[in-house]
Amino acid sequence: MKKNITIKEIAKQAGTSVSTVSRVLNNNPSVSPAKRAKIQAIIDQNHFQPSMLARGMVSHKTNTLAVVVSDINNPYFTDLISQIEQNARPAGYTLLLINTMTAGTGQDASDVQVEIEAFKRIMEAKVDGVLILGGEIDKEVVAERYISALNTLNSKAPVVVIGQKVAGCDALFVERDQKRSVTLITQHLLALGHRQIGFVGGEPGVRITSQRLAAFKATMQTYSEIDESLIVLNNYYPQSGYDAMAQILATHKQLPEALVAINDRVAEGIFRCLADHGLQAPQDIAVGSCDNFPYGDFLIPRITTVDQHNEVLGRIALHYLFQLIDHKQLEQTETTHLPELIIRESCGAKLPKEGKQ
Amino acid sequence: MKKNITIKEIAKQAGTSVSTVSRVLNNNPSVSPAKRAKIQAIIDQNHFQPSMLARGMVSHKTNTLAVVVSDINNPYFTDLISQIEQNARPAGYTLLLINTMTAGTGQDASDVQVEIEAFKRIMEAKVDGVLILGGEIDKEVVAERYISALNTLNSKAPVVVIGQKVAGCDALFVERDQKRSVTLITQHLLALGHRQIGFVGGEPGVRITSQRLAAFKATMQTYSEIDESLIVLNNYYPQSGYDAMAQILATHKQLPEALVAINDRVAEGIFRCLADHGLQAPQDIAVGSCDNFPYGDFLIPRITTVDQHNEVLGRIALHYLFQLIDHKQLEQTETTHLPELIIRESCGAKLPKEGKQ
DNA sequence: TTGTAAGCGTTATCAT
DNA sequence: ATGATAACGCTTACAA
Repeated sequence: MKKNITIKEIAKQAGTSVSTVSRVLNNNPSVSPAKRAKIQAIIDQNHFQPSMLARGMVSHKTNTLAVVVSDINNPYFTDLISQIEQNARPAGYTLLLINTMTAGTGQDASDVQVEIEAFKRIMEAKVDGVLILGGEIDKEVVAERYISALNTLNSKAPVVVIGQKVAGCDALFVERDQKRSVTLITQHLLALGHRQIGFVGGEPGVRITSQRLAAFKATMQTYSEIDESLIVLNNYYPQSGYDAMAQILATHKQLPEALVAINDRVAEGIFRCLADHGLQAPQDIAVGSCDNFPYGDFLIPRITTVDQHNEVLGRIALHYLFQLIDHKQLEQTETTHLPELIIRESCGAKLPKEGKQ
Repeated sequence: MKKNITIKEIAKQAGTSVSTVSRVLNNNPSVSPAKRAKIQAIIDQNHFQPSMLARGMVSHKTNTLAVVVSDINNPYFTDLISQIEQNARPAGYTLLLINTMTAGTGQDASDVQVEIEAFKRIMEAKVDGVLILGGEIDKEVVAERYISALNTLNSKAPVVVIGQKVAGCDALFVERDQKRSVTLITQHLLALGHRQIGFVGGEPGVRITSQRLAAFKATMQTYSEIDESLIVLNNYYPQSGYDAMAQILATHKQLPEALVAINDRVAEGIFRCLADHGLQAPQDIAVGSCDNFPYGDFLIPRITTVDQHNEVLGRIALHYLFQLIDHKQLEQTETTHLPELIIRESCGAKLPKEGKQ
């Protein structure tokens, strides 16, 4: 940033002291209308904006929040960022975004390093609070040094994580109810009469995967039986769904009755693979999913999925973060809405009279 | 941010002066190994990170870049942000993200206000450079006060805009070749023998829309005729494509031979609408598109579109921004790769022997 | 090699 | 209502 005009210079031009300039900047009433006008004019003329750096130095506040994401191309994260921004801005905060791109790389060691370095950068920036939306923290086994780095960070500025609680982590966690979501879609499929149901997608070793798979298995155990050959884990993307479906097709003489995809993207891959084999959901196989990504009702077929109401998640996380920043007692806020089944076409359920278009 | 340990405190604990501490922080060789070790130990022990605020005050550098987007849920923007981050990080920069969410709201007046306020916030933050990825700057008629605000911003820190040059704007512009892209897909359709071709999607009053539409019309004029009733503008989303297709279906006895969608999202809406009428591309109508959004080869049908190689766009913009920051003479970099036609299924062209996947 | 001190642009405290 | 001045945490001459 080029050298800006400073309040000192403004004071000089206005023939007053810096304190008076500072006062008009901060709407302090103790300034005579005349001086105020004169100073304001110089300010406007020069498009002067007070330096947050200098302000931050004395106030120990930067009005900046750090947001750490592991994959900004994932709609789940952008949704979250969007909400966070929408709620942070009116409160006067700006976001420092760190996109580590560590999701689904399989490069565990270096990924951890990237995230830890992000923490360092955040500490340097003296942000007022930190939001962590995913990454290493979602792993089944979180690296010790990561936890330690996170705790260090949390000792400098309050940290809120959107994810499942990790033992030994001092940060505040805001959790989604993964179990209930998968149970919902699995029961839907079971209720439609399907018994032979598979589970597709998700990276092994990541807790979202294991929790969702566990919920799937638990539900299946109650009503039917688990067929391990119909469980194919790999990742969270369309290609994952495509590959998994292809594998099931290749290894089974007959199609299973139904499939639970770990998310809508994976389901999309399943649809594509089915189409390539002259098959489709729900006619040949029912496919249910989770996450209700944007535009799910434009897919072919329209996807039946579970809406976890992530739109409140960002708001809740921010609510807690603000309380931590203000050193308030943590007070309960609206809790995440319960996950909600969105019945569309892909599972073959009868649709309510007026289908959403 | 809670009160941190400072170099002063470290100096005290180490029994040296602040300058010596500063020296080890900056890898200045003029420090005795003994002192260095002692100081480093205290630094590590306390997880000390030097304050960028204080550093920025003296160096007039914050190692921060502001990025302004109008819709972070748009894959075009997230792609860009992703690349920018990937290239900025190694250079030591962190991103201050401003997501104005002003895309496609139709709220012109207040949208401009939001963007102008973003500029103010950026000026306060004393960032080293600014990247603007869309928003008001894309409008057919850019508000005067916006241009003026942008110029003010540009006078404080270098600004690079990814978009078409706007008269009166001092910022540096990095442009995409919209004309060539649309010409490419339109010619493809024409070459396949189609003559009656429509154009669907895009917000009127936005330059991307008018430029693409103009290129479409110019190409059509050369080879065939323009049928205005087959031109339906509205917006950039699946619903836009759906609505436009529905309108064409409702107002025409016969399907046109082909359609150019303004982007892949809009095409997706077209596909869905066709399916709802028992129709599909390319059998009943050829549909070509632009932008090559992620996962286009998982759509049903796989979409034929134009890849504008946006992956180099962020890098180019950053390249220029760095030069501006360093007050270098602007030197030409790799120019955007020429747009490339991606032939998949939706236009009905014969596929090369080895189709992807 | 090491320390002293000025300065970066604000706010805040204290006089006046 | 206004103005000096210290303080915020760091870098950087300059001195020693």
